[in-house]
Amino acid sequence: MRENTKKERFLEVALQLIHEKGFKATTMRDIANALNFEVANVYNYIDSKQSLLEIYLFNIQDEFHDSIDLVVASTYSPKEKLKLVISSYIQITAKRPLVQALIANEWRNLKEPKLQEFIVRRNEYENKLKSIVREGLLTGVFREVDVDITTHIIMSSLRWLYVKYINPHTTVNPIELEKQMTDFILNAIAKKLL
Amino acid sequence: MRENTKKERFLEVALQLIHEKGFKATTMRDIANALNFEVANVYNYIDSKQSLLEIYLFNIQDEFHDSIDLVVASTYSPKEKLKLVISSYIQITAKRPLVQALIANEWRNLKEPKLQEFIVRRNEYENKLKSIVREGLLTGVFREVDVDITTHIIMSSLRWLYVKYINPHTTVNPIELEKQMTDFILNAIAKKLL
DNA sequence: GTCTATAATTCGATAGAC
DNA sequence: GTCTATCGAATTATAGAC
Repeated sequence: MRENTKKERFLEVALQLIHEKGFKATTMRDIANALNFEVANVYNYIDSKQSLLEIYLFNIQDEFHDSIDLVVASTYSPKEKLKLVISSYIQITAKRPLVQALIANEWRNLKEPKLQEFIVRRNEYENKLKSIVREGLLTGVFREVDVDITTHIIMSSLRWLYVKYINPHTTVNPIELEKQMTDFILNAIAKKLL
Repeated sequence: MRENTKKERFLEVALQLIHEKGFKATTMRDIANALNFEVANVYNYIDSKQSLLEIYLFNIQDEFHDSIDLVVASTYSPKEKLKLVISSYIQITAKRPLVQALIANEWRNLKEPKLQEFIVRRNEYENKLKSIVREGLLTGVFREVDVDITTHIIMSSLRWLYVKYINPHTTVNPIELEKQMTDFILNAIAKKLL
């Protein structure tokens, strides 16, 4: 069990550095130094600096898609679907906050054709979320909001959650975070039941 | 009237490039090319590449602070204050979406001590917003939300608005955007009046 | 303000021995 | 898998003529 642990350690150290200094500002020498070996050895683990970024970004993107696909394909109500998406988004963020930071901050450093691929996939995710919001509108459980703007706001709120998991000054209660997040968004768009 | 137009043009062209390619990836040669002159001439307009980034970021940060300071110091109710902050934030974003993109994506490229200065100022802004949320809690007009998390969500929602103004595929109605944004946030945290 | 020329440094990546 | 050595390219910034 747990093969490749040396490569995994390599990837974790590199990830931490890239998060701290930025992708462009992090040199192969920086990574080698942090691992106590010479620059040339970096290429025992990866083909190029670009491939490093691609590994992080596309892996987590796949994870996000897998989770929202399950929700969309379910028979839950729009409100429940939205809750589930928020919940799974937070769980992935909690598990990989540093990669989530890369998604937010470093995706521009991808090069074509990977850059285009990333953008397309990201738009697909947003469209899936939009379909849930739209469904909530059609069934009358959501207020009459603008689908594009509202989805954009929800995505923006979620995207920055990783900060709460990284910041050493704040201790996060994941349960409470999910509650606050869910309450915020559902109060924002769901009709009140009275 | 309108002096320094040549320097202003320089700053606008550089800003567009930095937005498209990222700060690190944009070279002085790129900027010179876009302006149809040689690299050395870039230094007629600015002292260094670092100073370029500082100009954009600190100018708009000042603008944000000036606007929220006026709101906080007013005698408006917490709910009205929050509306005013959202409104002024959107107005600044509408006026300078590309700089706002830099605030979101490129601030890490500042170097010390400017980096620290930027972070401190940014935290100050968030604290001012927090004080409004807290005031709304104390006076009982807001739901019993967690101040830190809620403020963070509001900040996150606002921070990504610039995308709506940059994206060539979407046409923004600023009035409608402000309405959707205000409705979203106030529904999310304000108690219902019935 | 514009140019040519170049200094000084840094970086990604490879070759080849052990 | 680790090292030394090095290549080739790119980059910021300056010097100095026009």
